[in-house]
This record gives sequence, structure tokens and C-alpha cells, in this order.
Amino acid sequence: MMKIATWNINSIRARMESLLRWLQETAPDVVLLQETKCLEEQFPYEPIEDLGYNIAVFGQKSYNGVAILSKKPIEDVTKGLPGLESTEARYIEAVIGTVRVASIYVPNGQDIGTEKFAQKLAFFKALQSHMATLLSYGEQCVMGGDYNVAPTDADVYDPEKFQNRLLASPEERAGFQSLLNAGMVDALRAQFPEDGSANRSFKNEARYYTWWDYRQGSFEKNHGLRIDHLLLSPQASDALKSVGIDRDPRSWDKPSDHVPVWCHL
DNA sequence: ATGGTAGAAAGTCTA
Repeated sequence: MMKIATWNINSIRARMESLLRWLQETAPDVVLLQETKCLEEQFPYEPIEDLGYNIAVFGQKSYNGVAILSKKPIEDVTKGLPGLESTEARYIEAVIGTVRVASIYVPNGQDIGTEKFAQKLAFFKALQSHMATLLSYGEQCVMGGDYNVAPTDADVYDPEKFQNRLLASPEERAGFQSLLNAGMVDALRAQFPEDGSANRSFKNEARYYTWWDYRQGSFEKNHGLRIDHLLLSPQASDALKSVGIDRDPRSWDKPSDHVPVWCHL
């Protein structure tokens, strides 16, 4: 059994207390981190290594930054999304045992119609192409990250309000859907279908969302979105035992605005 | 519609 989690930590240096607590409490085998927000030489390796993790980092000053933590050795590390012209640290991929993993930080997109929004759509295009390549290998593959898209209205606390809004627009959803069309499986959706057939009550539970804005008391009102996802290749999906969202860290002192999503293979 | 909060870093920029 292998527990793999993804977490947009919103600055690893500001979040060390929460990260170490969460690692000790939940003992994931692999962690895919986003928004570490520091250069590789600034990364706080030691306290994480002391808990038994190997670490691979793709860092950047102030913004972005992705990393992989793993109890087992990390092999064949790739930094940067193949096929995308960009200097931003938004993609790191590696092989751990028989599983290929990636930590992905899709651009936020700022506002619909902006240059950054176009870059977000371009990122999805390159990601779709690369995922299609990886899928052709027939491996167990877990691509986790902050995709910055709520795939359906079921993933938004107020669908009406989010119609044609950033994170829920048809264009962004088409970008995310293209990954599923290529053959990837949304792990949480696989276990908790939108129609509620697996668990009728789950979509109304607070655990369902992965991000709550810092502003306007969003967490207290449960005004959240599900924008962090674990996408699995069919071979990984066949091995999927369970999936969940760790809501607790959002209520801790100095929280990230995102919470971890995990799966057991 | 605006601006609300948080992080990095010292200006605002990004989310």
C-alpha cells in the first residue's frame, strides 16, 4: 500500500510547523507540494529529511515552486513541463518504485481574457499532450496538484455565482476535461461520483472542498472550491483503494488556503 | 464593481 498526497502549501517556509505536524499525523509515503515559494537553496530540507523523506525540488524566487517528498528513493527527476516554453517552476516529475508521479501547479489565470489566462490554457494544452505520452507507457501514474479549476458545478459552493468566473469558466473546464478525455481518472470523482451514487451526502460535507479564500471568512462559511486534484492513469486507478481530503489543516494556526488531497494505492 | 487576506520581499505582484 502506498499513500500519495498533494498539497498547495502556500510557502513552505511559512508552513513548516503545519507541514511537520501533518506529515507525522498522516504519514504519507509521497507528498506532491505546490507553491513552495523559494529557491532550492532556501528550501528547509533538514527537518523533513529527519522524518525519513527524500526530497526533489524545482524552486523559484518568491513565486510558484514545486517539490516531491518520498520515503522511498526518488528517481528520474524531470523539472519543467515538456513542450512548454516557460521559466516558471510549476512542474516536477519523478519515478518512485513502480509509480510515476508529478507535482503540478497550473497557473491561476488572474482574470478571464488576460495574457495570464491564455498562459493557463496553454499550460493545459501542453499538460494534455504530455499526459497522453505518459499514458502510452501503460504505467501507474499519479499526477497531483493545484489544477486551479473546479471541474463541475458540484465542485463549487455557489455555482450560480461562479458561472463564467475564474476557476470555473467553460474554457478552463474544457482544459481540465481534456486531461480526463486523454484517459486520466479524477481519483476523488471515481470514489464519489457527482450523482452521489457512491455516497449521497459527501458533496454537501465540508470535506469536499480543497481551497477556501483567505478573505471574507470563506472557510468559516464553507465557501470553498475543489481545485486540487489527483489524476490517475488507468493502471493507478485499478489499484486505487481509497481517496480523501484532509480538511483539518485549514483550521490550524497560520493555515495554507489549500488542504491536502490523498489516495491509497 | 470593488476590495476583502496572505506571502515574499521591500516595489508591488500574485493568488
